[in-house]
Amino acid sequence: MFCNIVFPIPLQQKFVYFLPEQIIKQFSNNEIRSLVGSRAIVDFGPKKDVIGVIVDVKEKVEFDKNIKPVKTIFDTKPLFSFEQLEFAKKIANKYFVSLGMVLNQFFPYEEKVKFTQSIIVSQNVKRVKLDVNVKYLEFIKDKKLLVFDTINEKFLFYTNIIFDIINKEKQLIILFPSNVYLIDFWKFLLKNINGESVLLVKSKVMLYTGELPVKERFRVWQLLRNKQINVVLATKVGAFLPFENVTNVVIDEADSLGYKNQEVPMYHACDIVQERVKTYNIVLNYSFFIPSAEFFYKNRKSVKFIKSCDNLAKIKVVKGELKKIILENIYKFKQTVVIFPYKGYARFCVCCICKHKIPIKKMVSEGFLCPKCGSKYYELRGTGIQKFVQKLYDINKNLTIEYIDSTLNTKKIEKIINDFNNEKIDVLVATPLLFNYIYRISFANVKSVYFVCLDSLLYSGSYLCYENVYRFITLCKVLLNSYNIADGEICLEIFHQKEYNDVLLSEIKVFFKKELKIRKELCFPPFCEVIKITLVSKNKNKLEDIIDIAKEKIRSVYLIEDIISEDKMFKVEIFIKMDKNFEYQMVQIKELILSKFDVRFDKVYVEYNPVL
DNA sequence: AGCACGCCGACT
DNA sequence: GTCGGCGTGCTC
Repeated sequence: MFCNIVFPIPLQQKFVYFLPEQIIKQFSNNEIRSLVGSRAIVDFGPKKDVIGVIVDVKEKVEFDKNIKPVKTIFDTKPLFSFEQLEFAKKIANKYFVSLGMVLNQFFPYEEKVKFTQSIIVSQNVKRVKLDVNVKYLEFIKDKKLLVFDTINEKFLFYTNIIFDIINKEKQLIILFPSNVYLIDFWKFLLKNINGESVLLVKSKVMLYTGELPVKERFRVWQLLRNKQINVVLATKVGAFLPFENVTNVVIDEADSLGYKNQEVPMYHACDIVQERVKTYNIVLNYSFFIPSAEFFYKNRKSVKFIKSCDNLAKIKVVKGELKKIILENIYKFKQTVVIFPYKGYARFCVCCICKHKIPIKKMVSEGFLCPKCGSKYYELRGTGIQKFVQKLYDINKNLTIEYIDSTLNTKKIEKIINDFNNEKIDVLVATPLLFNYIYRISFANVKSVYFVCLDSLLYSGSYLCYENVYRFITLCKVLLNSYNIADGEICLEIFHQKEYNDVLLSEIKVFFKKELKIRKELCFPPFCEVIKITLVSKNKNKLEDIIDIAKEKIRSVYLIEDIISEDKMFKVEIFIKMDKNFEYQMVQIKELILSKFDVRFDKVYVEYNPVL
């Protein structure tokens, strides 16, 4: 008997090994096919004792060189199910990556941690019935996409669903876009249960993130598959968990970038779940404060708006009223939140010799040299958040002002938020990064949220600019609603008012209707799909060859960025707008690229619906 | 990728 | 003389 094995390396090949008598005997009670999906230890090339995954078993093979034996089977029961294996193959094909690498994303099997399959200790936890408010169970009955208007309501929804699942011995996975959100909810959950239930909930609900030690991840993986736990709270890696007993999946803020893998393969966890769920009978729900227009459109027939708070916050368009508002709030001992679009101190640097202007973000960290004239002298121009805060002190020297942007480390940001929550800060100035901490900020004493110079966000040229601004506004509403601020106000500072800007003040449904109409006319997502292929190579000619062939042969290619060089490497980006022959075209492109590419020097990144 | 082998230049 | 750079080939 022989088997094919894949390894967590970029080689897109299977390797044949033979199964010695001893191993066949060991597994003969079961069917020998049950080895598929198990890990095996083999010698591979010059390396000894490498872990790979068995992907198929067969009687005969055509291979004329010496075939090495499988040394040990690492698992008593396959780590990967048939469905997981088949799905991994699809992903490997879609993202031009090796199957072994994809499986390693499913579960980091290559780490030489000795897993024992029988570590499960049956906990003797007293079963108690958890109280469930049926109102929350109604939400998922017929609707798929849920939109909440307060933080509390969303968390209560999760809590009640979890309790119901535990009571009924079903299985649920909730995905969160970041570790931080997951922990925030976990704390909320533990705070809202009493004595007896705590033990039960702690034994039936587990966390699963990429940051956990592999041993702990394996434990959760096993417990879920063996039906010993009911709920897993996970980040994007949760999309690969064993789904065979799962009955429900809920994805929190599904269009968040937190679900996108930054490494190869650049999968989006929601796409993975959406596809895998089809194999089983799993109810999938999305929960949002504000979905993207794209997500809303794709689920438009099944949306439920959950109104738990009368919308009391006023929204108005203003021009240069920040000083006045801050002063008014100070006299009332109220706090002000200011959203400012630019991070850092300045926005550009200008060359002193030739006056060439370069955005700060494009500057190389040390040793500035003007790309036009080579001068090393420059001045800073434009107002970043730091400079803006300095100017705010002109209003009143005794104000306590702090700012938050991505130049600060997380510890500092946490401290500022803490001080703000304890009302030690009068004015909090922040870039939209602030919304990453949405569950941590207390708006209990906030009167106004002021968006400075929205023009810069509204007229930036991206097709998403109105949507982004609208979403920020809605998140502010959620925060004000969550702390029940009756007289809260949201101020939008717009200097060049355009007629279309009225959409920002409209209801969610109206906003989506108007936005989608424009998207359809101009053919932007969700009315088309964009694929970005990034090629990196040491050899510029190779890239030029591929571009020439791609331009000539592949119809759907609509944009090829110029070749740029970075650190002796050359990079080119190819954009494809998806059409009906999508699959066929991708096969064509894959063959073209992989036939010319060498895994040692060249890299391919395939991204679906990239952030433009 | 990760490793071995092999071919050249710069060194005690 | 040899130590070590990296270009090339291979992995069942």
